[in-house]
Amino acid sequence: MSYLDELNEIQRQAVEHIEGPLMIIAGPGSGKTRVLTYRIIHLMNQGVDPFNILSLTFTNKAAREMKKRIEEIAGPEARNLYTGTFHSVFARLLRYHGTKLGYPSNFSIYDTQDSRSLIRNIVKEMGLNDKFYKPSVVHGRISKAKNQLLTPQQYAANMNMVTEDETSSRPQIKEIYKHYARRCFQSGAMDFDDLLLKMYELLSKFPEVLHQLQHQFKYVMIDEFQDTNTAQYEIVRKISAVHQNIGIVGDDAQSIYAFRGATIKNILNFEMDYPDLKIYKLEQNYRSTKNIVKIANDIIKRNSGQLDKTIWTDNIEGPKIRVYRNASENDEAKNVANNIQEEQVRNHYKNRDFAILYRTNAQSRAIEDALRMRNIPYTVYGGTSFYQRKEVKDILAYLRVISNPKDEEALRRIVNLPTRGIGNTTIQKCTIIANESEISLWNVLDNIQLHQFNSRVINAVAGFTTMINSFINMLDTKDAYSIAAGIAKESGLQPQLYDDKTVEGLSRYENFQELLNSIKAFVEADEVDTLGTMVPDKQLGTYLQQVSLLTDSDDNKKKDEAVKLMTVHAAKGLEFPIVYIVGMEEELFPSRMSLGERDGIEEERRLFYVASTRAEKKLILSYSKCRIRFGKLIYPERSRFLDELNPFDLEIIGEAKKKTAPRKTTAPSNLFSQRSRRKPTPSKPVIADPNFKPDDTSKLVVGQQVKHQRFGVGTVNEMEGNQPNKIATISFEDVGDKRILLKFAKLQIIA
DNA sequence: CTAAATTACCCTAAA
DNA sequence: GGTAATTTAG
Repeated sequence: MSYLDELNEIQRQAVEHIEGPLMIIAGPGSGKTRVLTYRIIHLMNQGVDPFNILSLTFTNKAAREMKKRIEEIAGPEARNLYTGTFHSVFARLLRYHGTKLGYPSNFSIYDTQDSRSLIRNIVKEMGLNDKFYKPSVVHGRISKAKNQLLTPQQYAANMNMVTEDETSSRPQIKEIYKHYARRCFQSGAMDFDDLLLKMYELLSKFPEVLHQLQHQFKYVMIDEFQDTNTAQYEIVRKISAVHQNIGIVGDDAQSIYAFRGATIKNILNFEMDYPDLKIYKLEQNYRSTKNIVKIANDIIKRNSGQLDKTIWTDNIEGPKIRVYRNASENDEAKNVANNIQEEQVRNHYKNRDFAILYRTNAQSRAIEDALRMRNIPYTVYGGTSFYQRKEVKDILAYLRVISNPKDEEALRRIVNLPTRGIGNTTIQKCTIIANESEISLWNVLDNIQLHQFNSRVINAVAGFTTMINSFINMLDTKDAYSIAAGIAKESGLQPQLYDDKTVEGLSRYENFQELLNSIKAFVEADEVDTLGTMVPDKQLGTYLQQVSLLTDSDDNKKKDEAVKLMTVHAAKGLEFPIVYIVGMEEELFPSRMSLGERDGIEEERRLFYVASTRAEKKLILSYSKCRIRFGKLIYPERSRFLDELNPFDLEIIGEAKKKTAPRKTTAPSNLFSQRSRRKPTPSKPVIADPNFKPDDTSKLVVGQQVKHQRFGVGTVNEMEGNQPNKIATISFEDVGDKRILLKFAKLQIIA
């Protein structure tokens, strides 16, 4: 059998493992995907029906690619494999079985925005202080609870959770959780965490469903196991309880999702829960140069309590790791862009060979500008992804309401969009009626004539509900595309977007068209959806469910040929010949939020480990002396992670490389220490008056006398532009007329 | 009720 | 430096 020959000894053993639990500890670049793929092929060759195999991966894309590969080798019956992410697989199962729990099969999936907006409303309704009960904080708590499988009742009875809330002066969270859960249920909606929690509930309350799934999924495989949370683990444990054929693949060193409930305990528990467990360790790295592997090992060895393993490689030595020191974030971006061009010219790398990784999405802007300036094609993954854009979400909200009118968040979003005379007060009144009579908001609107409103309001609301109802009536006869195209025009959204001829407006219209096209593609796709499974129908509900769980990296329309920009998290599982990690600065990487606890720093370090091990040939780290954050200039310190590396493995480029090292004749503990951490003095602005205290200029008016830090005294002639980009033209006594952007200006108002 | 102006909050990461 | 909620003017 040819495929077994492509494996090393341990890989082959893992692939040939058929019955019983197994754990594969797979270092970066150790051929994990290949082992996963070949094991499934091997199972099929041993007579296992692919219908009996469940394979959970981290992204839909990974699932799709794996399936394609298996199909190429093992033939078309591989289509019967059940694959996807936890969320997408569970959503599919809940769509089928959810009615048992009282959900419509067309249940909506609330994204984070929907959840938070609902929480904001609940907090308001309960009359709580929104300074304490911030939607993000409350949602975080609820999410944490759900990831531990705690229902609202269990939460209220859980001493740990309740005490934590009380000490943080948020004792009412348990009550908010109750309301939140009820409102979601009444709206026929599940949030991301519900997909796990309700799946667990389904298996616990309906033994016949559990038995059916246990029977169906005789073999279960889980990729990236270190990033599963309690709920996910408990669900797969239930499913595989009878046959015990559960295989997990993971690497504790690459655990980077503790913030969404992932726990390393799952790996440790796994050993206890399955005493017969066979463990396979893949330690040979086939991806990276020796230098990259060495750096990676140096990074991770700083962490405490790693599972014992040593990553090594037979690959070439490769160049040293480069570290760029930059004057500003724009310089950083320029240097990366220049470097990319240089590598292309000198070493014939293609655009697709480069990836630029950063810790936060906000960092992409400067890089994008620099790449655009040089006409280097690029694709940004994540961030404000396509499906999060306002114009896209608006259309999707219309579709959600048509598919499931109880979906309150979607309904609120579009009821007066574009404006049609149904304002805030009307909606507030309707909400009160809905809550009092325990019916849905849609129900109130749909029967608006039964309630006391003036005729203008009744007409406006009736116009809206009539329109929506006419589309609801099409649900069974028309496909998703016809409905979407119809509602876009009827609702007035499309005409409104079309009329906006500003630059942003044009791009919004493009996005809108692209969404319609993607719906069309969904409808026209021949019998296979983006997960590679059979599509039962072309109905709107099916499309919506799928689209709410799509990740940016699942989008196969992204230009594969371009330079790729993404967060470190999004880069997980990927590899690129040349990798830049930018923004290696304290409070950025490691993140400011992580500095408190040691666990936090260790997770950041694993994140750095993941980032570094994406590189095959070259790894470039860079940081900047100054950066703009929240619109303010800051002077960050170099990341501690750079100081943790052995200077002899690095090649430092930029001002830091001073030949005339004055101090330390012995080998420096790090090369940066030649230049102290002294804050750089900005060279440009001449500070005329060191005691200058600028006033708040937001209320500046024409005719006002002002004093500028550099230009001296002057009079405001003219004001133009809007906040935050207000510009004042000021005549200065010494230097004449100047146009001043107020938000950056240092002005004193002279009384 | 709408549209514009202003303020508030935000920046981890993501299904 | 960007968006979303809130306030204000009409």
